[in-house]
Amino acid sequence: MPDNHEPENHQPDDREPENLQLVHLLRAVTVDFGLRQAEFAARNGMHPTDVRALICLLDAARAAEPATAGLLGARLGLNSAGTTAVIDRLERLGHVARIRDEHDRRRILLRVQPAAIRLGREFFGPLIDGVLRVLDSFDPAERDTVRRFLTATHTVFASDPRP
Amino acid sequence: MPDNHEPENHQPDDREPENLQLVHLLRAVTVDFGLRQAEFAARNGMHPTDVRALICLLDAARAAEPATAGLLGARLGLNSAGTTAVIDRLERLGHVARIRDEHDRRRILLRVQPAAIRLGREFFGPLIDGVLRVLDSFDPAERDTVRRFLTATHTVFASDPRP
DNA sequence: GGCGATAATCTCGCTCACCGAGATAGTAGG
DNA sequence: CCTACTATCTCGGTGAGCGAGATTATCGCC
Repeated sequence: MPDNHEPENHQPDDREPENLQLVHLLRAVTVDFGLRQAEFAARNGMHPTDVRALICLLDAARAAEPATAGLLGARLGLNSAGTTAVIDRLERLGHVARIRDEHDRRRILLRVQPAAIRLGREFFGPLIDGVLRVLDSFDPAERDTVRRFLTATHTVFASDPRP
Repeated sequence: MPDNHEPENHQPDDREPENLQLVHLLRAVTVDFGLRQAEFAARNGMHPTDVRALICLLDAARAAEPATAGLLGARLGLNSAGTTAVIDRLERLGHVARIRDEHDRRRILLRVQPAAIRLGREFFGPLIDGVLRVLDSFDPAERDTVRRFLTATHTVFASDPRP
């Protein structure tokens, strides 16, 4: 991200501002996250998009949302053809099942198979546990600080997908 | 990320552990980051890979590293053919320049053009400023907490890209 | 100082993810 | 039922990225 704020010439403050370092750190973490995702994908014969799709479906399941093909495509920013292709791949690998919605038989509901969940847990479990261990070493006030930071950042990044 | 730790049946603790919520929050932030990157790419006629390449080049510049085509390819996980293609695209758009290294004339050094930096700053500047504002509202101890959290998380995610 | 080994980048041909457009099947309203 | 609408799939095409190998430059060695 071209976030070269340092040589901004309105502040003759030569050293890189400390807070900006934190922004770089945050970005580094997001990059790591992406790399792990790609690694998981490659290791299981999938594409990054497929992994994102699984994540999306699990999120939907957790939120008790329908998890239709259309929703998935919208979340991934794919058109209908691409969405069908993603689902085809995941189905071929046995990671999701297509289920006709009995109430609206035009719709396809997607269910993530237990094997896929197990696969994901095997890979990401240790990483998540690592973060949880970090959090365990923090006291409640510190955890609250982290929560406020992440929430506020999330708000900043999620706001106004402009014109 | 299939991080369904909730229905783990060794703890009849029904509500989702609070710390796990923080992990989800962190992941949400990384997803936002990725979406913004994709948005920036689409808005400027580039692909996500191209944006990652630019980021990588700017990072190298900041770290005073050489920024050769080879390094770029390695960082992006592309082979030489793909790397050439990325550079071709960026060069065609006028975002980077190819410069023969005078000391080792096999090498190509890549320089990000000012226009590209300006473009990036226009787009990401407000977002970065938003995060900086959040950090400004924190006191030094809280900022340190955030730093420790991000650093530790980075360590967890960056460690052992296993066999 | 020329010569094979090595390194950095580029070229060629291919595969496959994703797109646009349009087909198909199901639903809802008059 | 006939039309408008919605959800998903099919088809053909574009282009990113891969593997293999060509090309150009550097270096160590005798």
